[in-house]
Amino acid sequence: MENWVDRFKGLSNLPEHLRRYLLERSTVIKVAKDTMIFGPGKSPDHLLLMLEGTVRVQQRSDSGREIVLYRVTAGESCVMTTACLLAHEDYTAEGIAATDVKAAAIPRAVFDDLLARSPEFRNFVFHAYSRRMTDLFMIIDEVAFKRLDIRLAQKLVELAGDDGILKTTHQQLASELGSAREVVSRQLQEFQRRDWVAQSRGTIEILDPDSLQQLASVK
Amino acid sequence: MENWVDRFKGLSNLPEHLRRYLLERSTVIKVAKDTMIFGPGKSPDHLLLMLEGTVRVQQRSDSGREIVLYRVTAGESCVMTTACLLAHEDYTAEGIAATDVKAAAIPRAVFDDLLARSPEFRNFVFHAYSRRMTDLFMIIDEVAFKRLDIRLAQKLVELAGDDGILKTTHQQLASELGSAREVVSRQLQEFQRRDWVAQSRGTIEILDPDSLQQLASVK
DNA sequence: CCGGGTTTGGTGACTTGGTCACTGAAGCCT
DNA sequence: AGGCTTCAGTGACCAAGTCACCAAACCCGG
Repeated sequence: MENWVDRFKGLSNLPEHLRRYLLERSTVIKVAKDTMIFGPGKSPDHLLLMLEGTVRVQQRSDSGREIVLYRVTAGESCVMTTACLLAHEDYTAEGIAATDVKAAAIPRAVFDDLLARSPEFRNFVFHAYSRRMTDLFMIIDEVAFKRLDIRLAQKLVELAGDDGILKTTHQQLASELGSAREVVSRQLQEFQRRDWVAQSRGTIEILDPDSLQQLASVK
Repeated sequence: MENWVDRFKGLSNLPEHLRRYLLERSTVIKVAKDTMIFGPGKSPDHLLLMLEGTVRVQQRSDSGREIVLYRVTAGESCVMTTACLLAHEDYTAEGIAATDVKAAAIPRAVFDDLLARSPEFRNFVFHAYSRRMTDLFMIIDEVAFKRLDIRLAQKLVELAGDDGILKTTHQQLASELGSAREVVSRQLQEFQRRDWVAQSRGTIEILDPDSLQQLASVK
């Protein structure tokens, strides 16, 4: 097992003996794409530190609609789940592997132990919390106050590969934004009419990233 | 100074010496109604444990609109601020005393020290986090997916005193919900037309709590 | 390679919610 | 009593979500 601890900025200044402890007491797990990692009725008793891949954390509403809250990528931790799950059962967020995932799983007891023993680890944990909180505040701000065309432009820019191509359906984009498929379709047609994007079934190609970027950065 | 530690459920099982430590190293502060306790550019370096009163935590958008995220009441802690402020400066939530407030202020160093020394304290902190996270998830769900008439009915029931009377303006209600004043006004008129509420300048009286409650509990 | 089923996207009519500009009424202060 | 400020009401309009339905693109077994 290689030494993955160094991949985490916040953990690299842990004292040597704790880094060894962390390595010894954790296991590296692999999870296939689209697996639900945690969710209502499925509470993890491990803290996950992501080594490869991405976990998508989303909220599913009673009405069947969804919204993506944030993504946990390589080098980050699923630290929020530790708090969420220890207390309230009635929460509705779920974490799904957006790609194949490799992660280090730290048992709850080791997590607690490290919190006690290392100020550096505490700092790491609270920074991770902070990061997620900020994400949630931003989501609330956007959902409550921002125009959909702007949010859609942001998402397109954010999700597009370097080639400017997205492999995604309108329905998936709607779920990202917490909106409805029809609304996204109509908005994409408008972008298409302006020659900002080209569409075909299941793919969107960005033709004019500058215009999209400009719309995306409207406050 | 009286022993306020026992008022916090999660702290009551702290070992005696740590409870004394907590009491000795914290100061009880008083804050007048409408004071901003934390916010953009005003990061507290203390953890606040609320003894009396309520703090309203809200998000202000660039566009001038607002939404209330949650309230911290007596017996609870402002623990989220500890994480929020340690890392990202660019967050936009602010905490305002909704009433006159009395609180115990714990310096960051003592907070960190207690985290290291007490599993009970760690538990207290993470439960508090969990509580807030759940609140934020609920806000997102409601803003993104719930009808405004339902959310307004919920707020009216929630904010009304035992006498069924609210002293609040339409603008304040709109800020609670992250909506616009005109929209709230129209909805309240509809409630009034159905004889569910009576209004006069600055006050709303609930006439038919059952009907409101029923609407509020629609999923 | 054909044909039926499934997935994805398009459309129109309608409802709900937000915006803008403006009006008037209620309280407040000398 | 008169003037100012805050609060609420209104209509026109736009943006977004909902509903019902259709059509094209893809998939897959035969």
